[in-house]
Amino acid sequence: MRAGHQLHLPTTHALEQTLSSFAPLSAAELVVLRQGVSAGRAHAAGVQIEAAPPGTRRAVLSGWVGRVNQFPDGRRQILSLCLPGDLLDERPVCGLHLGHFSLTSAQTADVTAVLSASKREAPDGGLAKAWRDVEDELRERQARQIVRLGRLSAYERTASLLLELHERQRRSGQADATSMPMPLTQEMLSDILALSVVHVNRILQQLRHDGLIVYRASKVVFSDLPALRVAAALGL
Amino acid sequence: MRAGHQLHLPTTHALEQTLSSFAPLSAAELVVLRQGVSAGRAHAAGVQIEAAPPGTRRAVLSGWVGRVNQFPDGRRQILSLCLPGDLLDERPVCGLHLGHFSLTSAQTADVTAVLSASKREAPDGGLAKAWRDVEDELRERQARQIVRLGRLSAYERTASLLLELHERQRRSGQADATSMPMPLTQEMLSDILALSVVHVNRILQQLRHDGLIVYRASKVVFSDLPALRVAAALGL
DNA sequence: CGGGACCTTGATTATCTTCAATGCTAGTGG
DNA sequence: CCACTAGCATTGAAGATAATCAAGGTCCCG
Repeated sequence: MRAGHQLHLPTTHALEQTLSSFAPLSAAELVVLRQGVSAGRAHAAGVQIEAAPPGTRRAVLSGWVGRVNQFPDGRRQILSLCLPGDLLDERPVCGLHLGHFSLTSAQTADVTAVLSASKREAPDGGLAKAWRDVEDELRERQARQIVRLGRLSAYERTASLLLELHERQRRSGQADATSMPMPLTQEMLSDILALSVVHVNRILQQLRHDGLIVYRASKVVFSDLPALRVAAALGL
Repeated sequence: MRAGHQLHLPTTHALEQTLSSFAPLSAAELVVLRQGVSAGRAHAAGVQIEAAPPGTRRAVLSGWVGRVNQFPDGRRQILSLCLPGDLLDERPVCGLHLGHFSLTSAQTADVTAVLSASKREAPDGGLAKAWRDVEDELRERQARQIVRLGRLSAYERTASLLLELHERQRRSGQADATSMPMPLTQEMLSDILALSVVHVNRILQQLRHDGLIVYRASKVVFSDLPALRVAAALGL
């Protein structure tokens, strides 16, 4: 499917799932949500997602999207991951070349209308609360990422990221209690964790060897979740 | 002065300076600001600033405050610095033991009232815009910090932090074009930059030796600002 | 003049990166 | 069905970067 291809029937399922995990949505709100999510777009994997006009807000409907900083000399840092239900933060940051990239094939949609409508018409409703919580989670994740990169060892960093991804995928109904899909390549992981690809590979081996995870075929099985939590150093 | 000592005449000068650097404030707005900033508190250096009740917003009037994550095993990360004019972000982050510490002697004040009043009564006024810009800067700095810790070398990290601090102190009128106060100890710097104290010391020596800065007596003089900007890798 | 906080230094070790190959696997076209 | 390819994963060796350990040194303040 071509990048940026217009979708006439955007899949809002994962989005609904995530939002309602924060606050229960009424049937009326679900209708509002489905109707308000317009102009869904499909993006092939590994493609830049061009910026939307300022003032518009977009959400990820399916697939994984990365907020990426690219250096002129080739270095690269993924600042955050956007999973289904997350809002993209497209505001520029002075001094950084930021952009959004689809890490898997993905769908995004303009949610400007639903967002402002739910804020205006029912500021205390479940939908409005859910959006606020989504933003709040974003802020929290950013804080955790600073600590992760700053003070955790490669091993701890990797463990804590895996736990965060599990948590988030559980929320959106993609993961069960002890396993989750893992669509990221080791290179993508290295760009998130700020490690070299080679080192990521070795850390993953170590996690496997220590009996904490099984990592095969784009899937992670958590063999010893309590031990992994200890290894992560961050409570999460 | 005792930590938490009540101030009856909070010094709003630096706060005004910072806010008006974002948007010009009318005389009326200045009055609102000065009257609305109530219950200023003085904190001795190196003291924890107890959390305010949820829902209240506080700003730094003078001095430097750090948002600190403390690990059980002694590791520590300063997530962000709050300089005069900055708002404290006291919302908890799941998995992190966060707190605010005065890095120098400092004054903080409850600005809940002014903040909500300026939002409610004059959402398009200079004061409201200034507060929004303050929040926006906060978000931008957090993004830059992730890239800094993730992909910059110790040398680049240090250079870029110094530049950011210069920029910010210029804004609040504390620094001139080529120098600034530098109240942080090397240990505090190490907690921000996620380096060991010893290494911070060596990097600073290197920056001095390379003729980029002069660092003495709690003051940094920028001898070659263009070269420092190159060394910082981040444009800022 | 003593003490404490901060800065500086050298030596050693740990962590992580880089470089350069090699292996694996899924998809493609003959 | 079988090469062939391309992207991804893995391995070993060597080197860079930063941490740790253990002393001193400096400066300020009482």
